[in-house]
Amino acid sequence: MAEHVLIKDVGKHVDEEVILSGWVRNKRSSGKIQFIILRDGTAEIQAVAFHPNLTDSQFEKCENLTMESSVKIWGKVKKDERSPTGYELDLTNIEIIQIAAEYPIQKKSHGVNFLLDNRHLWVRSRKQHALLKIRHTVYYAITTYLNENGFYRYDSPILTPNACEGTTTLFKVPYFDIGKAYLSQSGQLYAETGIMSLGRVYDFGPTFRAEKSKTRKHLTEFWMMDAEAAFVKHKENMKIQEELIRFVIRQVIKKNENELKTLKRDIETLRKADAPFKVITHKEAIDLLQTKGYDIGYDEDFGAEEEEAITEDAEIPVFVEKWPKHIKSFYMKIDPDDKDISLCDDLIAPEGFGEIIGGSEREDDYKILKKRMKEEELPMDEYQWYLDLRRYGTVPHSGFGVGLERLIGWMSGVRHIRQTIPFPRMINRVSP
RNA sequence: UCCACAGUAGCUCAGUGGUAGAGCAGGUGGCUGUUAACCACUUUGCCGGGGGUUCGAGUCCCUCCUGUGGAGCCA
Repeated sequence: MAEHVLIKDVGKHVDEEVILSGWVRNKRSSGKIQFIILRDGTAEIQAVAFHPNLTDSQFEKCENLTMESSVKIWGKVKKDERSPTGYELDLTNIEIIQIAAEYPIQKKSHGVNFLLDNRHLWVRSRKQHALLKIRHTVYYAITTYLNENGFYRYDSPILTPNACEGTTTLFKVPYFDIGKAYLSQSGQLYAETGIMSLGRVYDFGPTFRAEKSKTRKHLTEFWMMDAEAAFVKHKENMKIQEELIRFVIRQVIKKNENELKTLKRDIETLRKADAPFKVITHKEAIDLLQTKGYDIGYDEDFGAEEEEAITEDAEIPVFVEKWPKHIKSFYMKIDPDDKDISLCDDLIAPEGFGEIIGGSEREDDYKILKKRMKEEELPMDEYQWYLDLRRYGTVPHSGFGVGLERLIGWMSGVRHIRQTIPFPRMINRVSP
């Protein structure tokens, strides 16, 4: 008898007796026969309890099962064409670990707020389970790609003395005698310090924005990967971003076929995105929007609708590069060929999933950077360490930040990113 | 912060100014192949809070609260 078999592996044990452990997803009964849907985190299987083959006590235990009860089940694996998974278990014995109390999440549809209130239980549902597996794959794929391409993990601090880009969107926390600290809204500036030691680095951690955003693309706590590389310039930076994202797409298709099916995500749509990305300049993007009838000028940022319009006809992601410097950050390098342009890029996912990467070549000239920081009225004392990087052996370098949840949202075809993280934090929700 | 919409049973919702409803869940019983199983019976209410109009308000008005969708900002 094979003990502690995972449901995903039952195919290796056809006509053998196995022991499975898991939770009861659902139960149906018809007099002398009961159907128990068992899940164990790896997959699901239907266990069939047929009264004439069991003792009264065993059958009664099956009758008493409630949704989400935890059990250990003995049975023989059978191939069965009637089963959606191809296999069934002929139950021979059952041990109840716990009869679950009345489970709040039902087989019928629920409202968003109720599900979020029960997020600690909602994660067990099929779709959420699939999304969490895809999240794992995306996370793992990003770090695998970086590890295989010479990037060292170099973690940025979460408690920071001040903002990367202004203080209005920072969460403030009390901090001993110093008075206050802030939760990081980006690890990028710290990542830049790492490349002067390690050449190529990345951080990957939670970041925080106290912005009162209330859209399907925003969380107040989200995960971001910041990669930074010495001696890499603007065009090569975009190439790294493209290779990374295409690697992620391939990994998700390879490892999460079942999950994509559960989510009704069309795999072909994803496969088509694994192709050379389109590159347009900000100016070309504005031209495109103007021909589509949008009232937008060359010195403006896009709104949500415009961002979607840029990729609405595209099956592959679009890089929008070389933005006017005044709508982009101070640390971005000015284009040597055009003093009003920053050497930066936004990567916009197709199908309206929005911006998933922001990247740029960084300003490596001490004087230019200092001048720009003064223009932005940044507290120079706090940023002296950042300026120091341009005094002690400055080099051309570039980097980018990937928004994990948005990338997962695109991969899985889920419009609202609150489902792509185990416990979403939003403007009016910090629990459970 | 702004705009729009919503709040009625555990959940999802219906409810024309005149007795508070359905489906699901829960409970009891039935059924040897169910796939959100089905069939019969059955328990469950501060109609978000406060104020007003009215003989009478779940329904109309004001206000507050909570949530949802979107905008702005961004990843």
